[in-house]
Amino acid sequence: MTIKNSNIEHFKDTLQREGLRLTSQRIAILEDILASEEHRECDDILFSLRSNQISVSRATVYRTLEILEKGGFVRKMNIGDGRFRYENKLPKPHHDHMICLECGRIIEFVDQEIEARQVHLTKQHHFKLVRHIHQLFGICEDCQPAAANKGV
Amino acid sequence: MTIKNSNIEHFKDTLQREGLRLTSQRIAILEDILASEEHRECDDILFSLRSNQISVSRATVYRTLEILEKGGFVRKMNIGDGRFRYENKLPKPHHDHMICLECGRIIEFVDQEIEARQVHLTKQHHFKLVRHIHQLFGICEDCQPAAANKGV
DNA sequence: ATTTATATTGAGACTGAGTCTCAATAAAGC
DNA sequence: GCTTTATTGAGACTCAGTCTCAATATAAAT
Ligand SMILES: [Mn+2]
Ligand SMILES: [Mn+2]
Ligand SMILES: [Zn+2]
Ligand SMILES: [Zn+2]
Repeated sequence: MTIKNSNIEHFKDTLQREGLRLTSQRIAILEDILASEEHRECDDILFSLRSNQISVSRATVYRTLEILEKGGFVRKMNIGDGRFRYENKLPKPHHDHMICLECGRIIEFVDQEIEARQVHLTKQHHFKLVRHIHQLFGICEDCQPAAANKGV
Repeated sequence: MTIKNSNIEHFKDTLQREGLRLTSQRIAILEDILASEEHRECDDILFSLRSNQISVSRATVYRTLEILEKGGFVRKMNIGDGRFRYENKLPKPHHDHMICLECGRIIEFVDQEIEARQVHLTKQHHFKLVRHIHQLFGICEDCQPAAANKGV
């Protein structure tokens, strides 16, 4: 495999710790995710696998994504379109998302001031912060002329 | 009606502008929403109406909520549990939400610094900001002892 | 290498929030 | 009151995601 083999080893360890088994389907799914930088839904991954002649069932993709999420390999997110999306979490530090309402493009951002204010605000309320969602919806640079023509 | 009648008038105007009709069901749904401060899902509203001997169909509640959202009477939100929630938007300025993972309690907050940073960040990317979601998930003050006992 | 115990898989049934259809009903304007 | 047409409710439908279960594959033991 050209994809970093250490990730597969790490996955194997994670599985073993839970009494789970390393199967060809699980490896294929993880490799497909590691090879992508995108925020993909289940079927994107499924079709990507199939286009590489790898046949896996949709149920197995969902089941594996759940394991990968728990193991910290994958981030599961929801941009409000009724489907979950998954992104390769390994190479990336925490970030949030700007989402273009026109073309679906996703721009990643982080802001330490915002992160700090979140901590501050939750402390004020004696609230123990576990995780957060911060999504900025709007029109990306490329879509602004197009959107203006439609009157957005 | 004890609920502000001006709101019903305003609703009537909104409907008329779209060629829609003011029906007893629509009035009942709006009044139920105006009487609540909570972030409720469709069935909460439906059962609340039924407990007041008002029988409306689920489809009509959904249909009315859509009109109310477009008209700015109601805010539709999603806290990631697979259902939409609706809150009375009229008396409140913009705010975001802290959500307790243990009891579901919702604490509202606003922070002008965060709001300003959002504008700044989107400008940097030449992204036209339309709306945003900012949700802080964690354990509320009341649930912290209970959560500690469970090992959270 | 064979055997054994059990985790995993795929096909398709199932779930549940939300939407759609359509015949019956009700609002609004005349 | 009459006419036009928007609205309603019942239930069919959609679709992402979950569950079931018999067949299969893994990994450990022998
Ligand atoms: Mn991302
Ligand atoms: Mn709120
Ligand atoms: Zn765009
Ligand atoms: Zn709580």
